[in-house]
Amino acid sequence: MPNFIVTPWEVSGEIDYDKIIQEFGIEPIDDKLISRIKEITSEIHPFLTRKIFFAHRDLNWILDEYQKGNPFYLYTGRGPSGDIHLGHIMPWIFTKWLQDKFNVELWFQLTDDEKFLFNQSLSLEDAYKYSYDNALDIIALGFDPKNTFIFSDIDLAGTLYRNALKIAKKITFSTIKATFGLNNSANIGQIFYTSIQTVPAIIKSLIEGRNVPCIIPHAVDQDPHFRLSRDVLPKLGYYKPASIQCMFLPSLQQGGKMSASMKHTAIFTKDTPDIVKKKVNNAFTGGQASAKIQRELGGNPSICSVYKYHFMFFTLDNDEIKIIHSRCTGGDLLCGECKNNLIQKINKFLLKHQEQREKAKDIIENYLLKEKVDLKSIIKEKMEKSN
RNA sequence: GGGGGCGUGGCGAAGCUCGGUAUCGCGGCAGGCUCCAGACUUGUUGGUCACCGGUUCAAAUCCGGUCGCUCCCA
Repeated sequence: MPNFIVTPWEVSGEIDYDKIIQEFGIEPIDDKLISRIKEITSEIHPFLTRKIFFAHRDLNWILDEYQKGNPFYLYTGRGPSGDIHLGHIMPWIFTKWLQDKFNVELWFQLTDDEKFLFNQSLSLEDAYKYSYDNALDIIALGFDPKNTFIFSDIDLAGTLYRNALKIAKKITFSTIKATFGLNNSANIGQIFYTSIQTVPAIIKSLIEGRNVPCIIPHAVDQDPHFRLSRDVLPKLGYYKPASIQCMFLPSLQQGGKMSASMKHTAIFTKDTPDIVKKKVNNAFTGGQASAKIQRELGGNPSICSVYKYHFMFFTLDNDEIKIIHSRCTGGDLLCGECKNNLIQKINKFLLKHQEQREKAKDIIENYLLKEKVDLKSIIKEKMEKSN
């Protein structure tokens, strides 16, 4: 039995990504595939070379179609149940890179309905509010407004439901139980929900009336949803959505991923410099028991959360990360200094992000799709006409 | 429609049979030790025991009702 858990609703333990590749049946991203991407994009993102985006489904097919002149679109999402932290942002940065390099549309789903159904203490109203709050963080990353469509499931309920019906009819409760581990205590919304999450994988096809390839960048825990999408959509005459999947940004403590429910071990986009400093200074490291021993034996970056933050997010320059690694293992770089470097980088990033986030408030309407049906005004209009 | 289970500090639980104002683990906070963190260690902060009412000198514990979550059967 693995000593870790990875499901759409829970991630914990020391995650063995090789085992995930095996169990999920996803393809590792190898150097051959990376160089194929590079042929098109001319440069390559460190998230690929560092194997942070480490697995995929049908990525070669997506590239085939693209090179044949049949471009794909991007679909990703966010479950709005709280504030955004760095672990959420990481795959979005890569998604933006894909959008920029391939010049394609991005459809960004805010699954407020899902969070309401799965979170006992979250009201529908609060989930919906978080959709808008979280959208600011998405927009702050600089997605192209002409090519980006952000929507809350609640706001787009009509379109989603209309199409989810056809999907839902192809999925049995047994499948849901097996795929998500739901049991008889699940509410019926939870059982139905994944059919909503499948619709954006065909939304361009629906709009254009022809099959459009779709690729879904996402953290690997969401794979079960899209595995199911891939089973169902061909039955309805659509392409299987492709995917490209990333690891989790770890927690600042040992094990698990950065989690919004562990507030002191996650760095939120709203955190102040002081809070960041405190959190990073409290982070688990691979350091030795004393400075003296550290200088003799060197540190252990492979278990160090601070090093992982450098490697996965804040030190994407290859020369620089090599220096950090060798200075650490060589005993030259002590953890205190290394933490200070990280603190400065995080705060620099957050300062800019927070500025962009403020600006996003003025342009949010350029991104959001809505489909609000105001029955009151429709009735009023009708009455006025008949008078 | 019928019959069960559950609701205790942020989280998970014990206590309820045999009434005497709350215990344990995790977490949080502070100190020690560390270049930091962890581990270890010392100390410490959180709870009107879902709600309302009753019995009693005294109720988380007994009784009645309400609400919420949940399981089985129809």
